[in-house]
Parts: sequence; structure tokens; C-alpha cells
Amino acid sequence: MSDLLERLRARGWRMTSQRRVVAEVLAGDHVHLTADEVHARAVAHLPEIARATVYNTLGELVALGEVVELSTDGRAKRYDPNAHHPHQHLVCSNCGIIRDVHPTGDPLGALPPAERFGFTVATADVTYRGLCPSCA
Amino acid sequence: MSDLLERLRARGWRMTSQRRVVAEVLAGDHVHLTADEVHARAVAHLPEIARATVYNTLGELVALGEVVELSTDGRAKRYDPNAHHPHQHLVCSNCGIIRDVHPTGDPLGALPPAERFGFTVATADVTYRGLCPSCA
DNA sequence: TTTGTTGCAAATCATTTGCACGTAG
DNA sequence: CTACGTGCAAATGATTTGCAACAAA
Repeated sequence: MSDLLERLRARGWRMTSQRRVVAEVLAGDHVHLTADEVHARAVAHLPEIARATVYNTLGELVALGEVVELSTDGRAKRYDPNAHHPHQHLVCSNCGIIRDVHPTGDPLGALPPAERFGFTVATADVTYRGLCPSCA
Repeated sequence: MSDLLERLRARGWRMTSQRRVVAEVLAGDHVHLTADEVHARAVAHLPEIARATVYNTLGELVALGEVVELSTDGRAKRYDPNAHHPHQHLVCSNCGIIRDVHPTGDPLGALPPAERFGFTVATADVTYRGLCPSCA
């Protein structure tokens, strides 16, 4: 369960102070920050980091497959560093908080061949929605 | 299987020419247009309809629960008029085409209580991804 | 009439890009 | 040294909003 930063170094990713800070901000489970939130936290450790650099860096991490991009809510995309551990998401319809969840069984199995329209189906992203304990 | 327009009239939705045109554009299965595409098609029937009106109207249809908003692709949201018929989506990772699909079983059942973090889970949205026949 | 809807343009928000400067390898 | 990353500001794309004119019930 090596962390994001280690994995990036191992891949020979060119390291800079801003890239390191972005990778440090994105650490742990149940972390689903927007680009702006990542920027805000990064600034606390590296005041001169630019918003555009955060966007570029996040885009690169997504391209590398080290971070997953979520469109779960209406506005800004969120970034999930837990890419090495397959999981789905549970979102509160009221406050928007997101938890990582692990459903049983293979979601792909629920889609019969007749319902595949000739597609080669590769993945299934599931978003569960409901009310969290605080909002219920 | 009454159509969208009928259901809206039945609900006593205040009808205007632009609302009617928007509702007419959103008809049928496997329809997943962006707000801009809806506007483009609406203009063909009612040249003076404003883009803002299309956005407002779509937002209202979503609030009424008569249309579902999809964030499946990176950029613009798409609108699915098939709200009365529960279904999931199959998206081509290459060209972005979307098909409505009906998986077997109840997706909610796959989430065990221990994985619900105290949430009251209401729905499960599934997005299958893969390559369509043309892109494979 | 009366209340809710529309059109227009300007405002906002999220994200991207162009370019000169800076720095990791 | 030299390719690649960064900061800044301006550009873009999607969507929302303010407000006066307008039309459905």
C-alpha cells in the first residue's frame, strides 16, 4: 500500500516542489477534493503555487492513472487518489459528502450480452446516493 | 408510455411555445443531448428561442423529475428524458455515444450494510464503459 | 389582470492556454 | 546545458442571473 508520492517517484515522474505538494495533499482514503480545494491546501504549504499548475498536475495524474476523476456532483470535478484500490462511491444527496465503498460481486456480471449492444464493456462505475447520518 | 409533453400537461405545467419545443426535442429512447444540442434543435422549430430559456427549462424539468441529468462525459451535462423508466447507461470510451441499458438484479443489493456508513441509501447509478462496435 | 416566462446581455465558475522565466536531471 | 515545468494573465466553454418586455391562465 505504497503512497501516491512513492509510486510517482518509482515511475520516474519528474519531481518539483509543486508536484510534491499536490501529491501530498492527495493522500488517504475517502479523499475527494475539487481542483480548487487541492489548490487551497497546496497554497498552505507552498504559497506561490499557481492554480493552473494544480490543474495541469491533476490532469497529468489522471492521465497516468494514479488519480481518478469524479463527476459525481453538478459543478467541479473531484479527484480521488485511491486509484490502485478498485472501489465505488456513496454520495450524500444533501451535503455532498463522499465515501469509498466496496460492493460485493462483479458489477459487470449484471449486464447481460443482449443488453450490451455489441459493446466491449470494460468497467462499471457505480454511484450510490442517499442521506448520510448527519443529514438524515 | 405517455410521452414527456403529455405528462407535463397532465401535471399542469404552464405551457409556452418554447417549453413545448424543448419537450418535443427531448423524446424517445437513447436520447442524451447536451443543453446546447437541445438549443440547436429547438431553434430549428422556433428560431427566436434563447439559450438561457433552454437552460432554465431543462433545469426545471430536472427539478420536476421528468428528465435526468447525466454528468457522464467530461464537459457539458446531458439530458435524458427517459426518467419514468429506470435504466443505466453504457458509454463508449472513444466516441462518447450513450445507450440505455437494463442490468439484471437490484444494484442496491450489492452494497452490504457494513459498507453503508450509516447512510440511508436510495439509488444506485451505474455507468458501464467500453468500446462501441464502430470504435472497437 | 396577474403571475410566471422569455430574451438579451452581462456575470460567474471551472478549466485551459500562450508565453516568458525558472529549474530538475 | 536543455528539456520540461511553472506562474501569470488572458481566453474559453458552460451555465446562471438581472431585468424589462411579454403572454398564458
